[in-house]
Amino acid sequence: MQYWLVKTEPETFSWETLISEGCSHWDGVRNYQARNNLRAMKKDDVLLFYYSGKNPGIVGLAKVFKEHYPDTTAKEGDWSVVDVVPIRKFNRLILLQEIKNLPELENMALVKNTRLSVQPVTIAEYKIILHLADL
DNA sequence: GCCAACGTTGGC
DNA sequence: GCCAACGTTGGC
Repeated sequence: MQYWLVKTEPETFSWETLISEGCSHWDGVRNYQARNNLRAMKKDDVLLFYYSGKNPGIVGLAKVFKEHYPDTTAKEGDWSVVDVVPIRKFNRLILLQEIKNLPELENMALVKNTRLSVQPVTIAEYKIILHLADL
């Protein structure tokens, strides 16, 4: 079981969209590192669902329902998608600022590699995030 | 809207 | 293979 963080802009794809669809394609990834992370995902891996843009932070938890397969939205190139389903929304948004304020989380890719849209999360980091979410 | 960080492209 | 130019992401 692995943990990941996936970024989305709420105007483009929101938590509410995921809820209404029930199961969504995580498509449109056009960065090799992010794609390789998508391909490393296994069924039931847990995803931290992150909003970038205005008021950036972690919204809730989702998981991998179907492992990677080709991204048909790509006109060219070798890209992949996974299918994801929601687990639960946090009671509050865990702000990027809070994460940055915690020394234990200073090595998160979210902080160190800010532009990576699909990134691994360690178990230790995951537990701290859950704690922040009062779970 | 600005800018830093990073990735990609293309000339040499 | 190097590097300048350019494009994109994403925080502020």
